[in-house]
Amino acid sequence: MDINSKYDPAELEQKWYDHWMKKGYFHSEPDEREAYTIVIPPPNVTGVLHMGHMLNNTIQDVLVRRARMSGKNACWVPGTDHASIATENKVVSKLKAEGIEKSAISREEFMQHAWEWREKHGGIILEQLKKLGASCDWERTAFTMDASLYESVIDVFIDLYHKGLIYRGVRMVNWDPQALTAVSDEEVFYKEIQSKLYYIRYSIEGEDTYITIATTRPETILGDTAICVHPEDERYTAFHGKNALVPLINRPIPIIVDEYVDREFGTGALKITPAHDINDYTLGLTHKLPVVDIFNDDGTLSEAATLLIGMDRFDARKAIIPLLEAASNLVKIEDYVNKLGFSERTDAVIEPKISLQWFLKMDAFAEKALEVVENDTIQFHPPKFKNMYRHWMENVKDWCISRQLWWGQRIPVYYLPDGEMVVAKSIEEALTICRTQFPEKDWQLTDLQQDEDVVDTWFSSWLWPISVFDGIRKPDNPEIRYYYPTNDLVTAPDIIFFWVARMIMAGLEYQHDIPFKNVYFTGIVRDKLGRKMSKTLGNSPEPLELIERFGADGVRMGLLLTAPAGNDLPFDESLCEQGRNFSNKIWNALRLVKGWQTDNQLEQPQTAQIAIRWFEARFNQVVQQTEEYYEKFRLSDALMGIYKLIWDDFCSWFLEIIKPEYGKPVDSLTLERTTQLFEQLMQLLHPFMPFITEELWHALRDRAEGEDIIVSRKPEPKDFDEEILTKFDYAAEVINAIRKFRAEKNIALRTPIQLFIKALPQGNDTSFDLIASKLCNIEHLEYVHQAPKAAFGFVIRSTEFFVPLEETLDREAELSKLRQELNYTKGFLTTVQKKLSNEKFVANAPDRVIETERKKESDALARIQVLEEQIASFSQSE
RNA sequence: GGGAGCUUAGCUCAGCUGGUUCAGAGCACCUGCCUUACAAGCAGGGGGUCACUGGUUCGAAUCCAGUAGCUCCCA
Repeated sequence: MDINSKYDPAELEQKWYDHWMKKGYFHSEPDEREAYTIVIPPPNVTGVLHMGHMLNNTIQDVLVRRARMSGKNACWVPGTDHASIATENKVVSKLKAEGIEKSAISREEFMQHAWEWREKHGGIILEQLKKLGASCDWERTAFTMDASLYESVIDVFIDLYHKGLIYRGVRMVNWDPQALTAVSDEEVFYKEIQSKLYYIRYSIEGEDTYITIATTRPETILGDTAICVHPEDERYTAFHGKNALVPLINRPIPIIVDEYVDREFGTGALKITPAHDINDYTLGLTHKLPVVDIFNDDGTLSEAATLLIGMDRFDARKAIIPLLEAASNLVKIEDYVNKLGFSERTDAVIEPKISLQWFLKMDAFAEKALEVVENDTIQFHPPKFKNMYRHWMENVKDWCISRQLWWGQRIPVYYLPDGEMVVAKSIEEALTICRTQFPEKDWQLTDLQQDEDVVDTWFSSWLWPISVFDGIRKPDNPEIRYYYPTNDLVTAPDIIFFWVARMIMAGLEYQHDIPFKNVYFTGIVRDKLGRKMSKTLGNSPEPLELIERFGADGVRMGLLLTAPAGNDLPFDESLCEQGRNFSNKIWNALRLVKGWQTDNQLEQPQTAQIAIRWFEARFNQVVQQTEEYYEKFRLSDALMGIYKLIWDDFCSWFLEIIKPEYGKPVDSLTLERTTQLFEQLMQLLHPFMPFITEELWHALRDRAEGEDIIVSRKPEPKDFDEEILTKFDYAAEVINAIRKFRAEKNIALRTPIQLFIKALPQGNDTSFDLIASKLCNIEHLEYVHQAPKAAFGFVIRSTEFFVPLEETLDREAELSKLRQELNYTKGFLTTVQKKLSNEKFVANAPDRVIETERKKESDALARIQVLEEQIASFSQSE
């Protein structure tokens, strides 16, 4: 048999993925089996695969493949979300490159372009997932802008509006002047910025005095509607109730008092600009201050500013300084570091802005969504994320769901010229409602104007586990009944509120049931320096290139090995290398086994019989362990357990034991059992490394059509012989000692040795003697009552072993080694006996513990005796 | 400023309700081997006051308090 000694994944991976697709193994239809469902966290349709996706989707694939092999009807629904801001940005800049301004085309035309863009560029990421081996049900691929999902969003908006949960309100929002839309708090990130603190004095109306304030935004003084001081700040008591004049424009504004003011900061006097600062806004509400909005949507100054109209906010900041200086209002300028909000989408500085938006009330939702997590109906893995979740849910704010964009689900609200509005699914329906509601007016279609805004992308994602099964429009359809609630959700913790919480809310509201039972939070993939991998930093490896170099199996394993749930993953290519090496190890084990000739006449050697019994026990032990790890979502531990089982136990021990002499055949019974065990190992590993396991599954045996590992039943946990495992551990200790001895004495394995073992009065365990003889090339093994002359000795537990050697003994060295050992054991004995002579210990410790201490004592005593005897015999023979 | 969490071998991490699976794993490292499955390998080996300081206890990596450092969330 001629197989390359290096495993080459590329071709095989493509072959098997195509095969699985052709057989339709990924597709699921409801049937009588138990369902196992995962919905993918829909990646941004504009996105390409990054390391975070790789990790996240590998985990999902492991869970899905495992479920499939457990006989469940596994369904992993893939898809993408429409990412309104990101996509609209892409389309706008693409159009701009073609010389088309968004403002110059109609909404319909723009949507046309957007759809074209998405046909062409969207969903690359899903193709990339196939390279990773993702066993998604591609026939179910969903997109948040698909007709049925779109309609679901509209239905939900209308429903919630009628339930009184959606309202329109004036609020301070995070305005992105570049994208010309409001963004949510979560889409704003804060950076420390080196800026300036300007001290500006306002003259007091009718007096010749001044009050000085400090601000980082001098241009906003034009929107000031008050100055606020602390009621107990004696510096300003005299000003209470008076008016100050806004510099340059001389608008009189009241000086108000409020405990909110920090007396230590700046001058202790605070300018209040309700339109442009969230704190000022709330203060403005309590003090009933007017709101002067001095900015246009694009961040230029509006007419309300009276000065510098049309100038950009940052230019205005520079421009206003000389004016203030000329008017003698500028006192001083200090350097100052403050935090500024930036738009996650465009990186523009966020402008707090008063605007009319749609909101969804959250309190009632949050309360229910918190409960199901608190009482573990939904379990978080790891559970530490419950804390963060609780904090969010207890401090929830209403959700601003409108976005000033076109790409997305358009808000189904229609306005009449007289300011009335109706919520309806279509303009026709809206007209009908208008006519019944306001029969006195003869409204026409042309009178109705639909809201220009779309809803937040998350407002479609929160329905995802329901809408992909069309469960919003048809809440009782067979699919949603079968697949919902889904089982596990795998996602990153940074969208715990964004998405996870809101799905729970939507699930409870629209299916009256949780959307998933477990949430597995992955870590963030970081580089070696601990930085988050990002395109801008350029510190992320190209995932597809990694797959080319190490194979998808290798990359999957590399990602999973060091990725316990919720822990960040400091990524290093060497991890994938480890995965590739493992593939190669398995490949070579196959080469070995397939290289054997069989001989039906040959009787099964005892070594093989024992090895098989031992390995079966060990295998079942690991199967059981693996079950437990899966149960707790400890996938890295499960994988590591399987890794060691295959590499150490199967390859290094088992195969070495049963391996026939070079060129000699193996008996057919042993080969058959070995093949079976090998197959089962592949099944155990398959969820983690799907490709190589499928290849080996077929290489090990001829398979009937459709007999593929992906749809085979995984090995189920069985009871195992613990005794043989204990015996093996002892034997392994002996074998290791002999190997160490050979290494020390420089005796090559091909040189046979003799081994004498001191017979114990209670008898010795001889089960592994033949195996030890084979592995250590022992030509003669004998139990004796007397130590042989001129032999090296060592002690394992309390049994003595001797290897006669021609070479003269270095008595002194042997003696000092023995004495050292004796010393240590005596010291150990002392601590044990001290413990046992402690009355309080004996009185308080459980029997089990005392028992083990006594065992330690007797073992140590026996060992000391053996050591002393050896020392004596060495000294005598001198 | 408020809250949560973390600190165990060079690196990444396991260590559940205190007691032989308590000091572990993988990788990295060192030594010797191209032994006819695999040098992407084989065999062997070294390495940690469990952040620090106190306390509880017969007994603490494990429980409690404080200190230091790091991370995350919120303001």
